[in-house]
Amino acid sequence: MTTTAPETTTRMRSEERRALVLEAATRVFGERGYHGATTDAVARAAGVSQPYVVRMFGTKEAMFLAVLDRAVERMMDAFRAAVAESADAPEGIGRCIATNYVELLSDRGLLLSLMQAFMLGADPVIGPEARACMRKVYVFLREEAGMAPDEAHEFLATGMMLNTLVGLRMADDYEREPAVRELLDEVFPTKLEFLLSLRDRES
Amino acid sequence: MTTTAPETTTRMRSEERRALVLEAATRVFGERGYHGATTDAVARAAGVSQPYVVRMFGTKEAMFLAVLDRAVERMMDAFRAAVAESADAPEGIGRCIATNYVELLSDRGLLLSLMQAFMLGADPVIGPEARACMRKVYVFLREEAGMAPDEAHEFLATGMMLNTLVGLRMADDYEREPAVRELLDEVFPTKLEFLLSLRDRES
DNA sequence: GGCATTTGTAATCATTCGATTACTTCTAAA
DNA sequence: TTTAGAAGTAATCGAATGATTACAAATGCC
Repeated sequence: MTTTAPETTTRMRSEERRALVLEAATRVFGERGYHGATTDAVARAAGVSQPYVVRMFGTKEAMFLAVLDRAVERMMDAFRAAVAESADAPEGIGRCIATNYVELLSDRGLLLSLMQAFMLGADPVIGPEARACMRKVYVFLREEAGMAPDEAHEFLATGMMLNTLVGLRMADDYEREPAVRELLDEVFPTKLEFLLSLRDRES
Repeated sequence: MTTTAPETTTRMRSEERRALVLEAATRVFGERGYHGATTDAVARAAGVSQPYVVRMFGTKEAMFLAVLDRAVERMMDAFRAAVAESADAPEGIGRCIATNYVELLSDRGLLLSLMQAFMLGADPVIGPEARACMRKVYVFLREEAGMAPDEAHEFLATGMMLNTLVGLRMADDYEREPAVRELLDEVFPTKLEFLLSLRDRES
């Protein structure tokens, strides 16, 4: 017991570890933004050392791009699943996607990382990649989900607002501020308890 | 000519200089976000030294809060003006505010700084202040602009989307990407040439 | 004109952070 | 069993950055 215990170091395959780090990075980037996130915070969130996460992706920038790519792919997966479901669903496809969209919020940071990227359009590397993400989503809504331009527009607008309210942590003021309660009741008519449950499991 | 020329150092009253620095800070924070912006970048954008901007606000955080405060006040001013105009205007009050809103985009960074703050809801200092900004806007729409909850909701959603598309610099791809052209034509039906002109005077 | 106040800068400090290097430990194949 | 490669860390480095200090120069007031 004089020497430090082996601590049951769970050793993983690099792919498995990479997935873990990507998930942690998604949470950290979503919460603090690209510049506010540190590789050390990602490392601690993933339970590995800081040099390891840097070497895993080469640079912090490459790591963020990997997070972005994963986020948009997962979002498209959820959307595709919603389209498949909506084939024999009474409600419109928009409502169906929207339901899956709100549930994407449970993947902490996924939508927020995307939003954080959307705010960095001026960045020479991240900007073009972020625009490509937005394009992918729009083209999906138009061509795969079969929405008209104005439907896609409205859908995107609602999505941006949901993202913003989550990024703001507006639910923190739900009980204290009547105006906030009214707004959230309006914006999340059916999914409010879900949103509040998300809030209550914060670090 | 051997000694360095006096360079016509325009000396200002502190209030005037403060306004100049705040405007520069708004641009820099809007473009790079709170963490990505440096006090040095703000100083250079304002044409003063870095220690000066720090001492002017005490800390970078206080400077960002000052930017936030100015931004939300200017937005409310524009909204109030729109409400006054709409008293004897045929189109609805929503459309009238929306017009003024788009024109707020010409104050480079103002809406983007707000959006950047909205994405930092987890920050212990910036978060509460950002939520207060959002509350102010919502309460204004409900009580002063006389909107119903669902009208305010839709208005906010459209605003978030406009902000996001501007932050993304989506207009950069207007000519190159047909999908982007379609989206922007839909979202900015009357104000497109205005948006494109904004894009064309970038640093 | 003298002088206190305000406006502003140069130099520099301490910290943080991304990245690098060198090393250890575990695993699997021959 | 040996050993090559993969998984992972400790230590540390250099650059960037927010902040501080000390100082210079312009302004206004008596």
